[in-house]
Amino acid sequence: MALRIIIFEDNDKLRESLVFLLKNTGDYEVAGDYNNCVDAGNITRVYEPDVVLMDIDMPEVTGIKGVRMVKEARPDTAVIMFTVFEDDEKLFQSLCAGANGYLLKKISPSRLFDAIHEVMEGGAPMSPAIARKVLGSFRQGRTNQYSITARELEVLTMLTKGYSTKMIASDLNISFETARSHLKNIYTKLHVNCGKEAISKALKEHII
Amino acid sequence: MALRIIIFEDNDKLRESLVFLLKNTGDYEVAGDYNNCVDAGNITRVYEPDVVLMDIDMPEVTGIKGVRMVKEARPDTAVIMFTVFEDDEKLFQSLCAGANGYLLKKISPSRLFDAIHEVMEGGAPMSPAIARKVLGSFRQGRTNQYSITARELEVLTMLTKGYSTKMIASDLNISFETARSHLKNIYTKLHVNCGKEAISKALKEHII
DNA sequence: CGAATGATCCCCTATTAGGGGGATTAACTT
DNA sequence: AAGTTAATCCCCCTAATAGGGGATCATTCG
Repeated sequence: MALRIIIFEDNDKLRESLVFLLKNTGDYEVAGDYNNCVDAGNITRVYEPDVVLMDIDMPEVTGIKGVRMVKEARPDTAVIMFTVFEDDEKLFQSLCAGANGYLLKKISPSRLFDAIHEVMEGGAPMSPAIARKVLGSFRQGRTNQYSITARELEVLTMLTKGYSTKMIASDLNISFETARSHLKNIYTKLHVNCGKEAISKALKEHII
Repeated sequence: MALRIIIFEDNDKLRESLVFLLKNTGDYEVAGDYNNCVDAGNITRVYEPDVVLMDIDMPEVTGIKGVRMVKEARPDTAVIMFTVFEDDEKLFQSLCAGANGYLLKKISPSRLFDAIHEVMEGGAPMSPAIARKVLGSFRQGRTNQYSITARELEVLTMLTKGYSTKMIASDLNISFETARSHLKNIYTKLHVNCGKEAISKALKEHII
């Protein structure tokens, strides 16, 4: 059975080219093409597409919201962002909204077909530059710019789990005062004034 | 000029196969192959490889640490993880350590060559299942499964910034007791017993 | 119209946390 | 051998937090 595809793209010429391209391979059924995604949720519910190609920069409702609407309507539909934007903001917003792939418009038609098949096989097609950005976002530099010791890291980790000073002390088999000492040192090193700030900083900066 | 490649893989047969495979295409220079990455840092400094293929499960020093050593020695060297592991833990640890790609050992030789070229062109080759996990990690539920109200979200956000109850109250122009009420309701809804746990949960589950 | 909810406010008590000191020991560095 | 650091422990005091009760008022909703 042909893959059912829906396209959201406000550039009429490009959209028509895509429709033409996909239809003429014979492998795809273009179930619809729209120049906006105002009604993306209902469209998805009605046509139950396998794949959605989603532009980002569209009037009224952006493709970012579009992804969210499609995914809420039908989580199994794979959404591939198809855009000229390489900036981090739009990329990560799209991914957070649930996009399954992210292609730059400069890719060749054959790569687009590859990408559609890849996403149907459970993959996540991305243009190389995009994939690099995504992996780069995990990269964590020198974790220890605050020179937190191993012991302090243990204490800090327990703190983020909501342990009280007393619980930390008993779990580590040290006295209450020692645990407190560690905490005080941690606060000084992280330049914070309380445990709550320390937890926030530790989690946000991936110290733990 | 041929791409200079170094392989860290403790399975002798597989490693030799890889060396054979890469050498016989003529496009690659295998500058070294090792069954452990104890000395990965120095090896990288000496041979300055373009690409490193890194197994994860190795005796003494794991490939995760191996990536870190290679990247510290020479950030420009692209490191591709080459492993049987699909579990989230090892995947994300590798990415955090700075891996540029993540391939499962079941891929075909031709795909391996593709991946090596892709990583040299600034991409981030990943097996489809891996790419899906990576993108999935950005996905945020947005379900508000804890039915936190708008006001509570304000309070929770301030809490994660380390604000005390008193500060929250004055910033929101409400009484101390009201702020405290909100906090108590938040703790109940998040099923936690203190502010520290609430902050942890809010940040980890992207509630804020 | 009542019921439910969200936001506001109050009281009481026990525990916890935070800031300020200071001290000892073992291990590693210079 | 002297110095540094990490880890351990102790005391005092004040402020903040958590858990347990309630209460009022407006809005939303069936």
